[in-house]
Amino acid sequence: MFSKSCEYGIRASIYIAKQSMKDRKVSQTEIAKSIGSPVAFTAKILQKLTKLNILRSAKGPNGGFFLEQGDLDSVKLWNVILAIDGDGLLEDCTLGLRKCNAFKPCPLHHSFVKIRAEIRESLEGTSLRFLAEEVSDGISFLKR
Amino acid sequence: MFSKSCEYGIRASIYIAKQSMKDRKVSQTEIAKSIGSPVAFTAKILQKLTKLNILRSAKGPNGGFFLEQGDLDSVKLWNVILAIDGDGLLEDCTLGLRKCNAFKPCPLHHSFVKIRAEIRESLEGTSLRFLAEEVSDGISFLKR
DNA sequence: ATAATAAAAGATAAAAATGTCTTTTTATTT
DNA sequence: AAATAAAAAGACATTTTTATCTTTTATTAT
Repeated sequence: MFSKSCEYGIRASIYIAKQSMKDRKVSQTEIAKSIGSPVAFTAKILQKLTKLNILRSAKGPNGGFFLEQGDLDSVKLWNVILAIDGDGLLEDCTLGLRKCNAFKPCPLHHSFVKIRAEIRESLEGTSLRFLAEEVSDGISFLKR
Repeated sequence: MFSKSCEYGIRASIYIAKQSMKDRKVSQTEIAKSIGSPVAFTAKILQKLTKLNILRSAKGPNGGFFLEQGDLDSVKLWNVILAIDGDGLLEDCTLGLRKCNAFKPCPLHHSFVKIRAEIRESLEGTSLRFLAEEVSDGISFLKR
């Protein structure tokens, strides 16, 4: 469903969100350790998310990655996914046709309209803060 | 959502189903042309589906790929997907955690329980015959 | 100013997915 | 029996994804 990059990117973003709620900046190393991902590879993804202003970063001692307080609520899961994997999951034809729509649909088109709507609703409606809070409360986990 | 292999495999299977309803066997070349996919690559996928008894094949003149009449109804979309991509879409953790379940869930686990159930329902409930009929009736398309 | 810290950038490497080409095997038709 | 048609099998090539390692740049604290 998501690329490895996207999986790491989402988990990293949630971890950063969680720490940002405590006003902590976190290093690549700490992030990768906490979510169980390859450091350098994760760093590339964080770089991308930072360039796209989804995350913020600070160089030098006491630097690291963090989320603006407002962004904890305004950044939704879908923003992270969009930045890494693009919108293919919701927009590309499920069977790979170059052109597929309600008027000239692939055989799976109609079956997936509702499913995609629900996925979209979930991804567009869930903020990083919400997910980070559930992790903080021990309701969900980022590793293993 | 699906690999390229799986997209081709599904489209090919539907095309073969459509022709099998007219008792026609079809060659790799015809299949690939009809669904707009690379011939040799598609052939490998057909080979796999044949080995797994989802499709049948006959060598020699007037040979080709076909579906047993009974299989038109008993083979569901999910059988094809399972054969090519495996069950990862419905069983692997959405965020890539090695162990993720209701008791120790990733942050997305619960959101995806319902969505996955609907995907499963759709894929397990849809036969190749149903999809082939829609293509025959000009309701859906396998190319472009 | 200097040393230390941490992200950014760049260059490679390895693995997996996708795609092509050639040869072999099997069956059918003439 | 020979020619033909078609899938099966195997080897190879390309592209994309995933991953690592090294160097550079920016910032902070001493």
